[in-house]
Amino acid sequence: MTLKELSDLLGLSPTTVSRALNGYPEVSEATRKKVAAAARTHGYAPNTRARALATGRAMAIGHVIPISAKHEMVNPIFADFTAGAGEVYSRNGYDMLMSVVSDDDEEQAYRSFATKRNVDGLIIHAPSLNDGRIPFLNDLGLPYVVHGRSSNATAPYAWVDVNNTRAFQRATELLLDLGHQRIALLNGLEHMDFAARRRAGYEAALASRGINPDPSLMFSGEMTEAQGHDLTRSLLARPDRPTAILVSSIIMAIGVRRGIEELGLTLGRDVSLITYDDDLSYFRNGTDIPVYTATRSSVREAGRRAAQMLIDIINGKDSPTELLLEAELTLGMSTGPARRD
Amino acid sequence: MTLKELSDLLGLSPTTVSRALNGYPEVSEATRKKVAAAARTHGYAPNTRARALATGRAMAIGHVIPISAKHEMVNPIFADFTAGAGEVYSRNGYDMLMSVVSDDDEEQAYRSFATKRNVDGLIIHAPSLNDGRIPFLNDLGLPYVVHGRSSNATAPYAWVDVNNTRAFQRATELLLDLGHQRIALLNGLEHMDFAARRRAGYEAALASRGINPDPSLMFSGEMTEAQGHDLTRSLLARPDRPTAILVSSIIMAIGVRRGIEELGLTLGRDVSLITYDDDLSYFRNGTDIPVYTATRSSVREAGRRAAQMLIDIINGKDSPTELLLEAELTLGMSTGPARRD
DNA sequence: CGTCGAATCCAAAGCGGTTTGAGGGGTTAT
DNA sequence: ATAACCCCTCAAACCGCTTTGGATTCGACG
Repeated sequence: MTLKELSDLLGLSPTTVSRALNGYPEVSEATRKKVAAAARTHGYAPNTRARALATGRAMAIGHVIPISAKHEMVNPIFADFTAGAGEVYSRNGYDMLMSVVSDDDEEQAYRSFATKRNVDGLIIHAPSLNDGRIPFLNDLGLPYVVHGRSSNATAPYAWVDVNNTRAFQRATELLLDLGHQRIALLNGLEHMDFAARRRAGYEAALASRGINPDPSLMFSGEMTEAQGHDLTRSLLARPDRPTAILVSSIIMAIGVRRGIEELGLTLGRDVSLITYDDDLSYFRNGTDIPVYTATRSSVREAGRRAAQMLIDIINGKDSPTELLLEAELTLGMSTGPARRD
Repeated sequence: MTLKELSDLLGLSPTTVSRALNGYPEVSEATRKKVAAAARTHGYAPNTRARALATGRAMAIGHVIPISAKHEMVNPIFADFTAGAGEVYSRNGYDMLMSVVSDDDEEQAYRSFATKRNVDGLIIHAPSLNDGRIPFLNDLGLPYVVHGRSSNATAPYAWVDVNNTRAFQRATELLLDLGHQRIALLNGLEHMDFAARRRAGYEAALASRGINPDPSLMFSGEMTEAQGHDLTRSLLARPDRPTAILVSSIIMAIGVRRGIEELGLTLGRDVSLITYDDDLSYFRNGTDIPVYTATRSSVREAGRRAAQMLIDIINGKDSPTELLLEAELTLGMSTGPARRD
């Protein structure tokens, strides 16, 4: 069913039918009703491609999902972020176009979005401290929103981020208040902006209590369960082992727990743990009492906010283009006072 | 840069340029080279929308991601499946269009894909035993591939699935061989096809050893960490507690482990556990020795296969439209012989 | 009764490609 | 020299929609 067929059926011109359906004022309310009814009964909806061609707007947002070439790993928060963003897109009539590429040719993917003109905007993930995509996209001239920030970027850009520094500072302070002095940090890759900020928060909290951060207690790497486990095992095997561990991802925290328990120790009593919690839908941190004490911020909500910001930008609204979400610190069963040796 | 601009630049007609770029034989090799070079240096790529309109092919595949309305939960395997499918799409020049909808109006989403003609095919997930989407999509006339099967479907359809029955039968047999008699099953929602098949496999194995399945050991529900934990706690509190647990998801298995250890028991010694493992990239089951004994099948590979099958169907190749993958049973550290009481 | 304006509706020109059907130029056979 | 033929190339139509710039109708007003 095309517009022309529908208009023939109604004895109207395509113009009128198009206007009726798109809510233009030049058409009488009576015809509008008639047209709308006919469209519904005949199951007519405008062909997206034709409409996009005519309007110059693709009504689609692009997401590039880079796959770490070496580890073949998908970022686990991606599903939830996507779900949040997707909600907002649907509500606003946008499609979500996803491009899965190995992280070497990510730029190529953006360029291709731009030249093929099949999206109106982009969301980019996981920025590094000095992310080359920002100047690149500024040149490209396609609106975009960054999920996260890039501290060393010079050009302005729109972003939605969590206050990672504050979150880790507060978490560290809580551990210090509980009497912990040797606190390990199992962080993500620190060339990533979020990880660098988390470390800064951790160090700031230590510094404010006059404690020098001990490099041998700080780790930066892929946030996998296995990493969490292995690092914990080696940390706890040391004579000067830490009494508390600060972890950047709940998945890693699961590995930490396994490591602790393999040694016959008890989480929250022998060793304390605070983790960052993205509030992933398939891995909720307990139902009533949280399993882990955590700094939590919903990545799905971040997805919603980023999507809305991008749509606003595309539509030329001049709403704010920077949004800093705060994480909440929730007490769970993985923390307790430091024990005297 | 449009085709016309490029052709003006080259002093050729749009026709010739288009043919040159699309590999038609009517154009000389010399011009083809020249055109290709110019396209590259000027960064020209055909506008997807215009091309789609002209050819009648969208060069895009639709995925509908239903969000469980009550639990706001995204299927955790979705990210990895998507990553696998996306690889194949990129390689074949297809885009991936994702539509996130509440699971009530999923049909509406398919219908909208069909009438708006912005995809050439669909992949559908998580079929139930008698999935209404299959007859619906057969009517709709848009090619599709099902990830999973729908046992009670009458009409034919293309699918990629894992042999869930065999996987759970073998897992149960292994536990029986280890001397376990009381084996609990923590399954997914059994109106879902995969869960029904897993249960059938479990029951078949018990039956072949003359054991009557005990309904009080069988559970069907959302496969969350919390569920795994809570069910394990209540199972192990019983006087006639099971000595082994069969679990449908590695995420749930993590909860089971937590429950076991909270009771001061040891996994693999006091209680055995076998889990289904989708080989999720962000939750690999151990590095060298698997943490959990598991029936494993890569959902990412399933994504690749399903995508390839769909593309073949769209292109009218008559390759097979049914694919049953086998899961491998890998021995990890969560199983051991049943202990005499 | 003629004129004006508002209210409707329409024809036609794009949007940026692909594709059909035909034409132009250069070789070779007659 | 002409015809026959092969290569290349092109003009124009078309895909399905939006949108500009009229055209038409009708009631109101002077």
